[in-house]
Amino acid sequence: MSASRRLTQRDIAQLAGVSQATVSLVLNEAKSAQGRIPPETRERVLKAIRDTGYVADPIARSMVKGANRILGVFTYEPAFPIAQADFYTPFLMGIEEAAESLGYDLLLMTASARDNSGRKRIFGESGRLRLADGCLILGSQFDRDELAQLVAGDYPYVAVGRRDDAGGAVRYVGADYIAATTTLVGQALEKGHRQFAFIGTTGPAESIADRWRGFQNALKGKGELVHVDAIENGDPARQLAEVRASGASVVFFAEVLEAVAFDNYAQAQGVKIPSDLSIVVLGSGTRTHTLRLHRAFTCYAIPREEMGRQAAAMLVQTLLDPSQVPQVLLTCEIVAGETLAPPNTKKDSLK
Amino acid sequence: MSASRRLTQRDIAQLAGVSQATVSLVLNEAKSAQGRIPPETRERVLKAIRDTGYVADPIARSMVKGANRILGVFTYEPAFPIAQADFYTPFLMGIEEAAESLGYDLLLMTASARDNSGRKRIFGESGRLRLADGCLILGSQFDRDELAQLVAGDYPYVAVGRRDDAGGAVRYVGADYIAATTTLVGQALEKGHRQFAFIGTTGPAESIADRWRGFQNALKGKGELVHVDAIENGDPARQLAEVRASGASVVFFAEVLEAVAFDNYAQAQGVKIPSDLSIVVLGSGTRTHTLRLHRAFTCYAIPREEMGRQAAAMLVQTLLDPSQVPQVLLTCEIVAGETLAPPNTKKDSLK
DNA sequence: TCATTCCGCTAATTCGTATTAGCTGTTAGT
DNA sequence: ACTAACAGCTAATACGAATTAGCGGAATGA
Repeated sequence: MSASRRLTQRDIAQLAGVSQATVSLVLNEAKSAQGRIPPETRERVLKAIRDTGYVADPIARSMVKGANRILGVFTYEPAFPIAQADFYTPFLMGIEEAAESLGYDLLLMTASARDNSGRKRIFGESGRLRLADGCLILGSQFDRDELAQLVAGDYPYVAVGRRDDAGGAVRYVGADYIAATTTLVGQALEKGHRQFAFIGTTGPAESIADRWRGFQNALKGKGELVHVDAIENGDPARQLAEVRASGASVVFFAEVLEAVAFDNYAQAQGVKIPSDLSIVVLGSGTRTHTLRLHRAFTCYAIPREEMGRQAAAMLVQTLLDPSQVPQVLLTCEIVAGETLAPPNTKKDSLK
Repeated sequence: MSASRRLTQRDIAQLAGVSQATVSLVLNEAKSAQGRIPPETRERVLKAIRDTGYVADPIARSMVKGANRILGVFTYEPAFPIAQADFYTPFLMGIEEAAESLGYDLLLMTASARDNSGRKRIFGESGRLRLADGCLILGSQFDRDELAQLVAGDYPYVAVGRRDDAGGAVRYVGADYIAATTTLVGQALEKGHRQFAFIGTTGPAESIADRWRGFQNALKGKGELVHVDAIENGDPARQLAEVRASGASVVFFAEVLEAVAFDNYAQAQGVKIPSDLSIVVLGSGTRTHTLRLHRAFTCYAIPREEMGRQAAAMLVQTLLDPSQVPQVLLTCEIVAGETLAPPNTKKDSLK
């Protein structure tokens, strides 16, 4: 059973008393249908294969065929960091599910991606990218030059998340943050809010920029943006003080963790959410919600699993027809939550 | 930049006015140090490489070298199922971390693993296993025959989790459930418990069997096993009734989810945990605990990340020296929790 | 009887890289 | 002056499977 040397078609051929070519023909039957192998010979070969447990070397195979049913998954950040397990995991779950049903394995490119200087790069010197038939790209910290290289080149890829043009249209499956943000702003307006605050960075990543732009556009002419705080990992105490000073009746957060910290602090300070102050979160991890780790914020759910699934499917489609550059935006479901209420009219009690 | 055909060493050779062999020698310099290439020629070749952006095809490379710095990860169950995300994810986090620092990519074998009948198999007909240099195996539902095949064969593997011999010693990194279980039983004995109940299956998987055997051994001659319920996904109502009838003062669970259901039901029935009845959980997911999704059970923490890390490291070591068959058992940290207390002496109040 | 067709198989080539053996021309050694 | 050594390269081959061209023999047709 355990030969010291790997079993090859030549070994099978010898056992069956035929040539290596015949073994290959038997294995890939029905292809070139003309020169059929008679059942007798065929059976001899198959018996030898069965007896030895031979399987074709996928590397040699892909060397000749140029494809090996593997999808690469390139991530700019580690795919399973403890701190943000909830960020990548849903994507990967969707990707794995789709890959499995499409008959593809998954190659996580973790190591091959670093260049000499330790930076993550798609086109590393290892060229390991080529091990996979195509590649899915995750991560908010995209390198524009590399993206442009992808667009210009002929390597099949799909970005998970919307991407601006990079010397050409980028093939992606994203989520429609702009539409969802617009809806939430609309809801706040309907409830009577006019003074808005925004806490969260405004770019440059598309996912962040979309929230910001969607927010601004939806507000235009209908509400007033009285406060913006673009500092990452801000101090809740300062944030609360500034929001109060601004007179805003509702705060929009681009990042759920910021909202959690803010919410906790505000409540500790005796600020009633949402009767004194409304909170809206633009997006959020799905899992943190289902697990009820914090209060149910008014927000929208990013369909990460579905994005992963569709991105994988799109990649496989691209392998078949590389000429298309589809761009898909999935709808984010609005989560009503419990942190958006009409503004408190007797606002003086707050100050 | 984007050539229609893939760039090869022959192209580079032509550009630099040398032979393909020379290009290869330049690329793998310092190896066969004797026949050195003069800086002048070397530079010409490197320039051509720089100009064209050539990278060696990793498939052809591994065809010749027989290794490609990829670790396979074979899972019997899907690696990212939503329901048990907390089970595999920690392993994968550890594996990825180690793989990255060791310079290996990760190949998740999701699709290649199914045979005609749809069963997950390590030695599938695809032989895709060979794409990776070696393989880590996860999953509690091990197939004994396949395991024996691994042991007998010369394919480098490491099992995550202890495994019984399968026609030979199995290479693994596991957790010492027996020791941890013994400790917990000891703590219960110290607190005065004498009547024990056990709820959870007793095999055949090693991880489960270890808990059961450890439990029995630790109890031997020191306490009485008054009730065993080996039914999976049991009904908490029936479980509670039977435990009460048995007169047990402490219940050991092999599965945290069972314990949660039991705990919830018992509390709803007015049974005080742990003053009326103690609960001990043998093992548990780490994340569900840190996230505080339920009360803090007295249990032990399975070092899943560390198991993943060490398994990956062991696999790489095996690639270098396949003759060793190391078996590592990591210690589980005991979590004091709040569900183990001295038994209630006026037990009649319970019945 | 000779040409044609078809069957059953194989030799040879290909994929892209690594590696070894060895060729050619120069220089050093005696 | 004739060998020896050596530098600087290249030809050739291997890796394992897929594929194409084609060979030898039997069967069929005219």
